[in-house]
Amino acid sequence: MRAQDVQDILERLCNLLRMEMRQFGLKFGLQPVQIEALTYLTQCNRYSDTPQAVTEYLGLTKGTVSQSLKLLDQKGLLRKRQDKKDKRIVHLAPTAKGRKLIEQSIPAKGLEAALKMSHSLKGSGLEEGLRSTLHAMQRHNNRKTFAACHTCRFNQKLSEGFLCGLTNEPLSKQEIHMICREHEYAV
Amino acid sequence: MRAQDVQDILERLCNLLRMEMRQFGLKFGLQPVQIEALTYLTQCNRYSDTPQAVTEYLGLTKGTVSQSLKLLDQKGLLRKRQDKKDKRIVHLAPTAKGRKLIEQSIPAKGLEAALKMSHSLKGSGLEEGLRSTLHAMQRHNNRKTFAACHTCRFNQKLSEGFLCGLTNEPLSKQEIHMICREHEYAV
DNA sequence: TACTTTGGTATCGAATCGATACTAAATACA
DNA sequence: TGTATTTAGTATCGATTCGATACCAAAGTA
Repeated sequence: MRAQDVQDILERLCNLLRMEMRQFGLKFGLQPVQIEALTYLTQCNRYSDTPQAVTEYLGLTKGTVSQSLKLLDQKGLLRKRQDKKDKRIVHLAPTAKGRKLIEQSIPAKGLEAALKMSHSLKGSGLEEGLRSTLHAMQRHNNRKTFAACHTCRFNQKLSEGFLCGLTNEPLSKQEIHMICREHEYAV
Repeated sequence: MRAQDVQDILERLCNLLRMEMRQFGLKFGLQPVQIEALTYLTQCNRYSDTPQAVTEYLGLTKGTVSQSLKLLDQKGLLRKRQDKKDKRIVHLAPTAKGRKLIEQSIPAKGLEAALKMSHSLKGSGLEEGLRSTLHAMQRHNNRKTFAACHTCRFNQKLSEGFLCGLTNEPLSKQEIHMICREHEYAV
């Protein structure tokens, strides 16, 4: 297998996803980056719902992201809430309207249909191959992993529920499937 | 395999590729979209090196693309040439400087390294899985395929070289590996 | 108490991008 | 043949993205 071939397909697929996202966003007056931010906010846990986390996730500067979030706020797609303990921190939560919009997102539907149409998927190793590629690229570029707690080295199984070894806080069964900005794979 | 999982990984991978591309482009004062256009122009065949083709490839509007191409021209990364027969058409060719820049592109290097680090790649079906996913998505969204002639239903093997059944023109061994805007898979 | 760090916002200039209007060449058609 | 339509591309405008910089407030540190 030539790396170049995989790369070409991957880049084409990324372009296609972005096209669909752009087309979908147009109907609501949203830019691709705004949809990405809102999508992230529907998937992240309570440690990771801040402007700073979105900034790291998107790989942009905080000023840029601040602007986009302001727009999403003005459109009533998310609401801001100050942190109780640290008053510098802002928590972002998608509104019902925001969640509904992301659920309808066409890229999701398009890809889902595409995956269903591919016959040879079960046991094809596509998911595993993609995952290890992503993992390797994140290591290679020293990027945060932004994955769910259930694959994190800090996550501990308790008799009742789970515990994050970093924050020493209990995690529910739902929470361990959400994206965390502090996520680290085991070495 | 859940489609949602694959989608999340794919979107994360796309974000990562875009981040690296942005970071790389910054050093040369280039935007991600400009790098993508220039990359395409190093890979496409002689039917597909026009502003219109780039527009279709990127999924943007022709006005937008026209601007970006103008900038790449001003930076000396490509040159424009009027078509001999149809005087409306402009052909775009990357300059030596443009080609060199794309060869250095970090996304490529980063991904290549990532793929090499993944051990379980040979026979993992990653490439095949990605290809069928891309193919299915293109069909689902009625997008052009933008693939190389050697996988095209119009391409015919001759005793000496190849023939494009659409244009009825001969194709060289090199040409059938370049991206064509008229490409169609067999039904 | 002063200094530094951190999280976030505001503002500016360059660029993207869609929409629209426009030119020029090729094509259709009557 | 002559007029209308289509096609390829450019130009311009306004909204938005984005990086850079400056700034503010809260938290941490010495």
